[in-house]
Amino acid sequence: MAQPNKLSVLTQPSLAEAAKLIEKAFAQRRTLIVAGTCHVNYVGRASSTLEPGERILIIKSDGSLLVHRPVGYEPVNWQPAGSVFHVRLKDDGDLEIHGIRQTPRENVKVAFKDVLMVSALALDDSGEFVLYASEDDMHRAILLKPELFEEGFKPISWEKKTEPGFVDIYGEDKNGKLVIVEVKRKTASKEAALQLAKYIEPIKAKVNREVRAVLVAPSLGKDVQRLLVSMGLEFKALDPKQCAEVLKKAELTKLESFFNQT
Amino acid sequence: MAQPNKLSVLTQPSLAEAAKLIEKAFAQRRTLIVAGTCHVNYVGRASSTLEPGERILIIKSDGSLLVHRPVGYEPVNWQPAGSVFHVRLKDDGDLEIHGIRQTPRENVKVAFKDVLMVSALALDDSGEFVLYASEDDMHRAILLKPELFEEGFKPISWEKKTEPGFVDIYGEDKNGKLVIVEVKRKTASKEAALQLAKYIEPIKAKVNREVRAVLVAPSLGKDVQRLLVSMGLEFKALDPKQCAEVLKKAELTKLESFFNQT
DNA sequence: AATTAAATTTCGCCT
DNA sequence: AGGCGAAGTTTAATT
Repeated sequence: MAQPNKLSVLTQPSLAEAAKLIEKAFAQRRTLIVAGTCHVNYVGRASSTLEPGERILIIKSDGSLLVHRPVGYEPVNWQPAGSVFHVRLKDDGDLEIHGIRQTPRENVKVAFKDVLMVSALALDDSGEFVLYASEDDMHRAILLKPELFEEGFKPISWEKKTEPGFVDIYGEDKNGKLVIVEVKRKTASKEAALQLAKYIEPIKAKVNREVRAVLVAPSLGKDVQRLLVSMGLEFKALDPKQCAEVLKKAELTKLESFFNQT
Repeated sequence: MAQPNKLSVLTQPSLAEAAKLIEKAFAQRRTLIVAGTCHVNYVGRASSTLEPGERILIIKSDGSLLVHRPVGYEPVNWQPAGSVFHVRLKDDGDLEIHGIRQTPRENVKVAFKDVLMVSALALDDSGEFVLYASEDDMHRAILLKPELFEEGFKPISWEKKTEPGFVDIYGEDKNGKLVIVEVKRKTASKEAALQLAKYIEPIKAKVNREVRAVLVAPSLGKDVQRLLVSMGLEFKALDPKQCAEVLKKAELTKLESFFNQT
């Protein structure tokens, strides 16, 4: 069970009580949650005002701030990590939290005229976060197991970063034709197809041999198939999850060989 | 003061007690905050796992979900509005909250093995949010008060949406020259300059008269000035805040004339 | 420090 | 519903 001093909660405190706990939370570098009626003023890259209403304010020990309205995934106001905060009781009675951030210079003021709840938490979190099946994962999966792309495909070279003029992967197919592969993690748009068409132009001109250009993606956007055909390009469907599984299996195999080896 | 039933808070509850309040919060469409030790599993557009640690979970009545670690401005896991949630006590004792979202199909599972605090809040927020000095604001400010851009400038036409081949604003200067204006709300990049150069090409070819192309932005990125000069383009500095003030003043004037009129 | 591209981008607007 | 562009985008990687 958690230690009692990991957690301080006040419900419907006076603003003075709330300010005291908030001050303490800043000093002790705790995660702060404040719920109540507030208005917000932001000046920085842009300017914004938020008229009074009930919201949730979160300030983390790294100096990030979030103001959440009761609807919406995104915060209405925020500060990235690195801001410095001060709390005070204003002359008009409001409890004001002032956050200042440098580079870019910006500041946000959250003024509470009523606090429903304040909570100061000492959170301990070292759990690893893993996100799989990104675009890069798809590249690696194809290089690891080329038959994901096509039976008999042999990758020759690849670029980590796709810049204009470079393709994701190129290789040879089972008939010895040069194959240019562009990978998209999401439904491929017309632009992806046009981009690929642009990429292959100078290559076609240079190599003086038959070139296949293939767009690899989980799916195609509207009318992209037609566009590809009209430009003499191909499409190969590839599921990011399949790539994730291949990579996972490869990791397992690697582990096994490691244990067999030792 | 707030009514007592706007707020339910449990500190260090049993998982069964916590589940009961969470269930109630869903039923009553309240904003839910849970702090505790959890692990998270996400499968959808990508897949992710988050190993156990202490975090803050927020679920809003619109069906949005946020999992916040003790550091960082961004949530580690989330669901946009529209998800549906269920809570249950698993066989292994964990308290699991399961969120499902359609289009795109994805689901997230947050399993708590310990709850520090649960809070269910009935938040009432109708306060208006205003963000000023966006790119669009800058367009409107120039159209409203063309001398912001240049003395004697007369806007002829403008595009709400800047598409390739269209410019933000075009007009005539005091000497009758055609002026093409591209507005950027932020420091203008090389790309903005190149984009503008691309835009003016077909226009120059068509109109057969002298054309000025001007990039309007608060400032220029590195080496952009040189690039502009080399392409025969111009730069005009314009502060978004100044635009915001102009619009504000215009609103006031409009109000005054409305009252004078009635 | 500046630039570039990706993001589970989201969000709004338009077709 | 899909596509396009902007965002106080953020973030990470690369120059």
